[in-house]
Amino acid sequence: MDAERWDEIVVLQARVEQEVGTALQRRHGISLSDYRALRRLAEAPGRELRMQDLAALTGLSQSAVSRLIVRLETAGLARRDLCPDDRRGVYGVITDDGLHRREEARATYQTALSEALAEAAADPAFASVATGLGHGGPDG
Amino acid sequence: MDAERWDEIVVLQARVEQEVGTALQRRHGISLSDYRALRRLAEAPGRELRMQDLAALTGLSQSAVSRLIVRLETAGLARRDLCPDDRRGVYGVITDDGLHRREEARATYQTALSEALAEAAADPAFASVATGLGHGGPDG
DNA sequence: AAAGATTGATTGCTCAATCTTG
DNA sequence: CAAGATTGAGCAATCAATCTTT
Repeated sequence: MDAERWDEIVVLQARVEQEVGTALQRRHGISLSDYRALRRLAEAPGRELRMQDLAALTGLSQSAVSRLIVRLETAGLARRDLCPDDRRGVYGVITDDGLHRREEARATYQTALSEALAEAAADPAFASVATGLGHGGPDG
Repeated sequence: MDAERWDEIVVLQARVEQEVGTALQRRHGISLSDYRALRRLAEAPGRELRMQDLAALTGLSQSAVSRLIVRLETAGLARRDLCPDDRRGVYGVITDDGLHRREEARATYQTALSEALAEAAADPAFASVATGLGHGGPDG
């Protein structure tokens, strides 16, 4: 991986994330980070995650997650819960409304993502990197 | 490309960009976007680009580039120039100081990028995607 | 003293509106 | 009226500092 290729990936990702994020915001009123957090919470055992784990799974900082969960809480899509055994810890828990919203947004996310990637692959500037991304590591 | 894989790429990129950006900021006092803009300007014919072209090459919006060039101008790394034939257009032009700064930062960028990617490849959570990114499209 | 989470300050981005030129 | 760039407002991210619990 050289810097040139990395820079292409970065620009490609900016474009794709932009499109998907706009679609989520317009149709479901949530941001990309909101959606991804909801998804991680929904799939977590007990529908809950510690702030740190949510940060690791979303690629955000601790403080970003702290504010993200406040947003979700305000929207009624998640709530915070204290950790019983370690009272420094805080769980983010997805609510039924949150689960519902995530289900609604799911198809939008996947469709918008596919479309954005297809557009990128059709653009000569990204054709190579867009198709290359699809291929996995040593396993194929 | 499925959504799961894309999400991994997004998290991987967040981590790598974070590390590279921190290195650039600490050692050279410029942000990732600054560095990438300087690079594009430095390699452009005449060391200049129209705002729109710079936006396309960096993956930023028009307004983001407009503010970016103000930052670079304030730092003495670039300047703006009017387009003689179409007076709506504005060129960003890299200065000698800008060229010099970019040369200084170049090794930092490439080294930090390599290290961050190597770290990611060593992390079981990213091993597959990190190595997979290295492979190009149909050409290999 | 260290770990987990939150808060204050700042940065850099986007959208929408505006200004200028074609 | 359209195109290119800038500006105002708002949002979401970061860092550094702080507070609580271990």
